[in-house]
Amino acid sequence: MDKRGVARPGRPRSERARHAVLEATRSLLTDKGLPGLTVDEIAAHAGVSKNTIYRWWPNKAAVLMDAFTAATSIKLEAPAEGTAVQRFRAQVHRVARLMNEPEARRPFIALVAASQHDPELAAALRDRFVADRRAAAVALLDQVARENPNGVNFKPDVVIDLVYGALYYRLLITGQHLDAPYVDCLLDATVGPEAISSD
Amino acid sequence: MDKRGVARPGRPRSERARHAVLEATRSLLTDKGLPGLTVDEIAAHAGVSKNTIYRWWPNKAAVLMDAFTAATSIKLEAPAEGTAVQRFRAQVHRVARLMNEPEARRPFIALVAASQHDPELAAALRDRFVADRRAAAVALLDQVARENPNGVNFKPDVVIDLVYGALYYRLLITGQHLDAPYVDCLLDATVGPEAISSD
Amino acid sequence: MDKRGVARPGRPRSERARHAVLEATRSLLTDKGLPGLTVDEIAAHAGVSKNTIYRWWPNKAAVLMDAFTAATSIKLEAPAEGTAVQRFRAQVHRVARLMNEPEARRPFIALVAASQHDPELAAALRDRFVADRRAAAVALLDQVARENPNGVNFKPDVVIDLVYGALYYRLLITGQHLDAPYVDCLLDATVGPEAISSD
Amino acid sequence: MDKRGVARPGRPRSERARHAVLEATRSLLTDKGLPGLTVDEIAAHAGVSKNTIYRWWPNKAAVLMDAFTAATSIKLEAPAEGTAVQRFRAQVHRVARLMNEPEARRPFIALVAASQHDPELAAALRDRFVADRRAAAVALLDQVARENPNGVNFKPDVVIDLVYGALYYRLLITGQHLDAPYVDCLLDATVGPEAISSD
DNA sequence: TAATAATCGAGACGGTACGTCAAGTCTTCCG
DNA sequence: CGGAAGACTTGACGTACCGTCTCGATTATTA
Repeated sequence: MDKRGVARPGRPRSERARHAVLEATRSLLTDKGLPGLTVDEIAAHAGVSKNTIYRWWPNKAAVLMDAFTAATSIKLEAPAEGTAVQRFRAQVHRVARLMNEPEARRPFIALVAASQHDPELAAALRDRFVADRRAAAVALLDQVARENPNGVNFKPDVVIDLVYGALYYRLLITGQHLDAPYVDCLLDATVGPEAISSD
Repeated sequence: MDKRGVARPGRPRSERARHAVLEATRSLLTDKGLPGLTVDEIAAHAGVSKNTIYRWWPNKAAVLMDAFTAATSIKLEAPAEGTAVQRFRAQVHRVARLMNEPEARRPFIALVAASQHDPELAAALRDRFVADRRAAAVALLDQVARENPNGVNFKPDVVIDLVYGALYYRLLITGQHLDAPYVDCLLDATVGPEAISSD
Repeated sequence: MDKRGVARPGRPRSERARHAVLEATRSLLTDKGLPGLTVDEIAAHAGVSKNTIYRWWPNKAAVLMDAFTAATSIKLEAPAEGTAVQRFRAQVHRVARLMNEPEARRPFIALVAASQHDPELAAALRDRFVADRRAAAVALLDQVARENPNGVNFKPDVVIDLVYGALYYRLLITGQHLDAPYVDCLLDATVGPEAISSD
Repeated sequence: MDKRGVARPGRPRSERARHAVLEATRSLLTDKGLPGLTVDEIAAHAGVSKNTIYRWWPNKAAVLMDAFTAATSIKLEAPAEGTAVQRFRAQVHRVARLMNEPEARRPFIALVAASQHDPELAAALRDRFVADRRAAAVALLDQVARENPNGVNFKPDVVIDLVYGALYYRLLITGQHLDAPYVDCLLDATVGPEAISSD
């Protein structure tokens, strides 16, 4: 299953190089944005050869993808406390807060932009970033429905589209800030105003 | 007020060239998508020199912007009949239907992508495409509030973010189709299930 | 013979425009050299439309040609005093002195350069600048031969090629200055050291 | 001292590419002349990317320079037999004969033309083509003076200017052919009629 | 202790598009 | 009709970035 399970001959992959590439990508993206993010510069900045980059990633977008997920995966663990609704709200708040940090917002925006003309990247973005959170959210909202004896007046999938849609709308179209009160408004309008806005 | 009001000296701008460029842009975009849309090819396809393109548009994205707005402005006139809610719903349906046509969907997606690293283009996209519809929607939803004696339980701006956000979410993130029943779901979940889904 | 002999209908050619073009050409050439000499700039600098330039000159080189001859024709009248040898020497000195003035040297060099890939210009340069002086020189050197009872040990054509060749050699290849003592050396080595170097 | 002495890191320069560029340049120049010599066509003709050309040469003229010297350096070795005067005459004849071959004449003329508005190229032309022959010629003519007990009536530098000047005069101004009898006339008129015209 | 094998940095390469520039032509209106 | 203004086609320019390639040098496993 794991390539490294069996010891292979030859020089092993340099972990230093892998890390330096992702770090350089993140740093360059934060500094110059997507148009100033060239593979040559990533390589130079990371003290790595371009060859090494293309040996491990199929193209620039894949590097960007890895750099993004490496940086964000830690920060988006599912919230563990409270009612199902509270945990859903907390999850949305976490995503919003993450997207306010330039270090995550910039690469995410860049990824969405790049994925518009790169189906593989689009799939990767969905599978590795969107899907997890969506699955968790669906589970939470289903639980809400189960817990509520006389049912709820929302469909989980629709609610998720609405709430995250609004978030991404601000991110991609209007470029506005995602502050907590605004996120609460969105949640109040969709899952009801009962919960506490705290994380 | 109007530039053409005063006769300016010199040869006038060729309307043929302007139109051919926009038409070629639209056609090439539909055929090959954004990555296959080069200025050289637009020029060749339009029977126009590259020079002429750069004389009137600062870059490729600006051409695309014009091509898009020229093609869509006609199709998105505000609906005139029905109650305020019905008209709002009709408007959303129109946008959704427009975004299902590849001829509009493709350039729009390309524009959103390009605007992520082009502030001027982003501003233009907001001003020339988003703003109009948003203003109209706000007006309609305000009217709904006024017409309803005991108030409504939604804020216009939030509703608009939610509904259009969900639309763009599907467009940009999941790539899913925007069918009428889905749009109705979104509207039912935000402005209430009272209205007829027809245009 | 002369176009202006018969009165033609319509507005007559603007002498102001013609003069301004030649003047602008000369001035721009002196300031920026040949690469910085564009028709657009000549037109702008002369307050004349490009159209007007192309109405009266077939191409840029022709304008340059006119600008050059207009500026130099006056300064190269054949010398009238002294023996034939003295007058030949004086003529050579005059050409050398002219070619030391940047205002004549620069356009001349530019013309020779341009004429290397423009046969018409090359012909014009020969006919309108070189030929006159050459004919005069041949006449003078023939006269020297006639005046000298026991003949001379040079062929006029060869001498002219040698002397003017050396001048142009410095002009075009080494870029050196053409001072009077040097010119005297050339003349001494070809037509003998008898004459006075003064003009 | 030699760049190739120390092995430098990275992929070594492709000798194939270098050679193909020079060959294509020479061939295109012979076919179409200087105005028809574009970098794009050189690249296409040589099966090389434009990028590679600009990596190694600052501009088109520099390529031409290399193509010219590569093609001519072999043909202009200093003559080894005969008296100093004979060897000088032989050298001049060789240059004249070379300049009669279109393959050398054309690029040389083009280079002189281009060097008129490109000081670096002018310097290169002097250093890499003119200087060698001039130094050799000065040495030979000095030797003539030393060998001749009662001195000679010419200054080496002046003689070289005269003879080569006349050659280039025909090349650049009158465009005439450089046949051997003519060259002998020039030599007879400057270093005396004693020698054999053979190479 | 080699031989083998895959990695690494460096950097040249072919390809493709970019945005710019100048030449020379064409089209409008004004004197 | 001549002239100013300026838009137009053509075609080359030089630059930038992508993703591939070829070196010599390095670092592991295998014989």
